[in-house]
Amino acid sequence: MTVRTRFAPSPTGFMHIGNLRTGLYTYLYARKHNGTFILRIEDTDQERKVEGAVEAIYRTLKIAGMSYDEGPDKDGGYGPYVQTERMGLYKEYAEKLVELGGAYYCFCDKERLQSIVDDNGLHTYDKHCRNIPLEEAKARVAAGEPYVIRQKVPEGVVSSYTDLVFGEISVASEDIEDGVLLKSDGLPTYNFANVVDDHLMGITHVMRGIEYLSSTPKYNLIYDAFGWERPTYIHLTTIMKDAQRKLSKRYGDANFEDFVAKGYLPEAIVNYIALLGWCPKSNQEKMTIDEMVEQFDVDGLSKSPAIFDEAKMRWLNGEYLKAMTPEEFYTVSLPYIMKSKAGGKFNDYEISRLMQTRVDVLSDIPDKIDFLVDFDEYDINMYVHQKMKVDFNVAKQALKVAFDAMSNLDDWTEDALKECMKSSAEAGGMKGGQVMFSVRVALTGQPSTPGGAVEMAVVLGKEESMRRLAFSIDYLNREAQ
RNA sequence: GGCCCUAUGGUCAAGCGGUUAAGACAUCGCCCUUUCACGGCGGUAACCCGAGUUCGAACCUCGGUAGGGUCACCA
Repeated sequence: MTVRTRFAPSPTGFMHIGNLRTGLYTYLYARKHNGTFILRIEDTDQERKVEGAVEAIYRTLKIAGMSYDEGPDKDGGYGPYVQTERMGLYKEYAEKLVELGGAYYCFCDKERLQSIVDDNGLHTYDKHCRNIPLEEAKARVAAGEPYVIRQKVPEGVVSSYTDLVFGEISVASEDIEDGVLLKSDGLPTYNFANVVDDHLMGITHVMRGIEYLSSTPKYNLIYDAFGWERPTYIHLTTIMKDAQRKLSKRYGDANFEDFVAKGYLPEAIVNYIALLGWCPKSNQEKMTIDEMVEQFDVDGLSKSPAIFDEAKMRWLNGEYLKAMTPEEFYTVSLPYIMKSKAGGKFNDYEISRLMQTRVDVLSDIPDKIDFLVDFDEYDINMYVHQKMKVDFNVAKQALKVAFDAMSNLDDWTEDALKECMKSSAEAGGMKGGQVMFSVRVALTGQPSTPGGAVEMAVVLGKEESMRRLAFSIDYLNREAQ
């Protein structure tokens, strides 16, 4: 049997991380089993529909690297793949289910429904219309009386199924309500549409959020009543913001594109969320989506919810950044360098090189390099450094010899600068570190910088470096008598 | 409240009746080093509680506790 899975997001906004992870696992499962991965848009809720959300789904799947075999724009013979385009189907199937004895017409109005209160104070339907003879019901329908079609849940049975991650789940039929399948407006409820669509599209494995775990027996009863084969279920845990709260739009930014905008690489985000709730046998953490396909196994899916830890995602993103070639990193980092005050003023490529091992997320870049343009009077105590064996006098001497040597240096490269500073130190009877430490402070006026004297000099260029050196020599002589 | 599910360090997690209870992030320390990073090495830190089954329980059973889910003419 060929595996067919489906990802069925609702276009109600941007792609949420939890949703994307469900889609990812669905994708991985299909690919792992050489199956078919289908995209279905569940847009029956016109009220919550958000402009541009469908485009966001396409865009997200694309940059996340999840290609689908069938979908709205890729017909595989099981379409349409947009639920609103399938609306005609459901009424027909609901009526068929009535004929099969798995559903019945219900004429109860809102007020009556509200008046029913069960032991728990809830408005659970009392099956009032369940025993109306079919002929009578049909006559009332024909006469134009408003109605809904409800599921006729068999009595006195226990509906069970085996979930691939949670094992056997059983629910007694007395705990299952005769729910509405077809609404009074003739449109299906979400769950009914879901069952019909999954069957019609030949879905073999249903992967979805754990919120459906305990209601699945109810849907299985519909499959049974139709005489349809039940799919295999794989329920997925929730991604949490903390121990109590779900990670959701309501609690802040948790959508894929926001993270991309923040400077996370799509592949790092996908990699991280894959690990939230799934552990490969190999225990490998950094992996491509193709490696995930290879290693994906339902066995490694977790049964308990996972808390989203941005610190770990930052780390993983940093690993991806460090694995890039300097050129690749330059390409992705340049937009962020340009966002800084320092962007375009110095050697951007050198800045990029310095940033590669120093940021986990690209949006960290501007803050790390803004200081380059803010060169003015600074705290001269920075020159006093015990470990470096530098004090005011050493600094003065170091800057002097470095200035003389550097002003005569034409080959303004790392190697040459390093050699230049080292030899000038030697000539002045100092250690290389003493000179380089002093020069670094003199060039930047910062207690710490991303890169040392040599790197800073390269980034600033000779002209600016010499100007700052001259300024610092003068400043130090003035301030530290 | 009924029903369903879950429970290993701060976080993600391995574990499938016998382990010194992995690994990763975070954290702390050391080394490397021209500051900061990177890299390397090391440390702190966990089986929710209580009964049972068993020679032996993080793993099996029951109860408790805590947390999550679900009980719509929403999806």
